[in-house]
Amino acid sequence: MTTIRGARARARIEVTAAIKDEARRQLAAEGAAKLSLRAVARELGMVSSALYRYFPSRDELLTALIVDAYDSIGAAAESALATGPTPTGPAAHAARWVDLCRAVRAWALAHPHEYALIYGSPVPGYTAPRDTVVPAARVGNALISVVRDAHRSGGLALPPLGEELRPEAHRLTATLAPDLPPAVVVALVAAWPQLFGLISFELFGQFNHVVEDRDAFFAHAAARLAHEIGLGAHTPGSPPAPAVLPGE
Amino acid sequence: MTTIRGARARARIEVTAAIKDEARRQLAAEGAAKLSLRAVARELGMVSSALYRYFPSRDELLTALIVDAYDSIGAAAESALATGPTPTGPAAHAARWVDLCRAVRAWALAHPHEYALIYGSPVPGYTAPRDTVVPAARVGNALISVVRDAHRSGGLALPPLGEELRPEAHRLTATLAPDLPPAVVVALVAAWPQLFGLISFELFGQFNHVVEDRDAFFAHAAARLAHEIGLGAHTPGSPPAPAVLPGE
DNA sequence: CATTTTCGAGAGCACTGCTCTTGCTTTGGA
DNA sequence: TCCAAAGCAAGAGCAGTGCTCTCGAAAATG
Repeated sequence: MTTIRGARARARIEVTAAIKDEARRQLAAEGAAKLSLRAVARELGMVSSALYRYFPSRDELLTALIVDAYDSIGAAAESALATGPTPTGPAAHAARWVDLCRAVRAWALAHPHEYALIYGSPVPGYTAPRDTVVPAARVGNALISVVRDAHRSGGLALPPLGEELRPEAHRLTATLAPDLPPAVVVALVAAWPQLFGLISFELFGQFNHVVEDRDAFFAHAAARLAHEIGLGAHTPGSPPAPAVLPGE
Repeated sequence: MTTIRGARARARIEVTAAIKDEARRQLAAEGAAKLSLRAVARELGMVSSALYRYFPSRDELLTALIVDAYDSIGAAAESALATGPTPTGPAAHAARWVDLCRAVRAWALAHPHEYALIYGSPVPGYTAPRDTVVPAARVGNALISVVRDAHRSGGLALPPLGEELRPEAHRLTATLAPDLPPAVVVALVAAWPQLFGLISFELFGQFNHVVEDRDAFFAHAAARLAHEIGLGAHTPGSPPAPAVLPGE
């Protein structure tokens, strides 16, 4: 409703935003470890103690930045799906997957320190607060939605699934995507960290002096991940996959 | 030749080792961000300025710990290969791959902060010095050696390789493993960060409230990676459970 | 034995996160 | 309209950090 509650309340959100902006600037410039409350306050022309009226501690400020970063990369992922063409065949679903992966990687390359903040090692006093779990799921949900669209149009092959993983597969399916086959959900949940492994290695310097043509390499790896999930399959002779519900 | 050059030289290596040990203790206890030169010196009964005779800066100390961590995880990987049975068939090569992955993951779970130091976000103003590149390659070399053994015994399928990745594939092959087919090298170099993506997500809390049976999930994902490279696919240690290969 | 090098100790600088107290300003109820 | 309550900025201060410099003692070297 954003009711106008007087100058004071308005000033508060403005100052809060200014603090986050300046903090994000320092984060992008120097990294999370060098982010200093005093420096932020100094840059904003206030004294450091005044900043504690807005964020009770440095960790709380970092948490706010983490939430924003999750939202930002999540929005980038969703926008990649929204702007892409409507898939018109099995191969198009795989292409959509690759496009989504590319958008996530592009965001990471454009915001390396924010990426490190959320997908790198957890910060000092790390205990992911509840606020972060919803924004953190946005990229995962985007990945799921691509696979779900493919499944609905019947262009999805079933990955193999060992017997000993069945319980976990049903658990994952129930909590993440009850409308998808468990074997697909397992492959999807496996592809998810592998995608970020590719991005992290590139971003954190592990590819230095190893992989040169990183765009092509990433596109290839993302396409292989799509294939691993069952995307892009011609599904010869298979009718639109009957939605096997995980319920027993 | 570790010639005895007097009490002073001997004391120096002893003190250096003691500093690293204590620093490693604090690293394991609190993480890299909380590692304090003064605290290390305090615990060792010396004054902080004396510590600078052994390590010119905090970053240099961290670099020493990084090198040690790379050596440690590399040794764990190599030892997993050394103690395992000699592979006697295509399936055994895949099992060796999974065992290797498991050993790397086990090391990571046992040394979370050291893992974060080398595979998490790079610390503040650090640029990986030359000293780290050789130890950093040990795990990668172990992965390569498994695939090489499989290739030599003929039990290796060729992964697909797009045309646009051919130049990069040959570059990678020339620098990493000239005796392996380029398509295999590409798949291997892709599997490498994906393996660490799986470990990092588990270790950094991304699997919380998502994946429960992590041992089984990891074993499955590692086996799929093996299959992706061309190694015979089946889960290790178990009787030849006939995995359903993806119809193609 | 004399000299050079090496080392530990201490003081000190500039910085950090954070707390507490002191006044000033805005706000909302009587 | 007035006044107490709440919100806020500022300053001082505490305990900690990485790092530099100087000084005196000890060891290695000639």
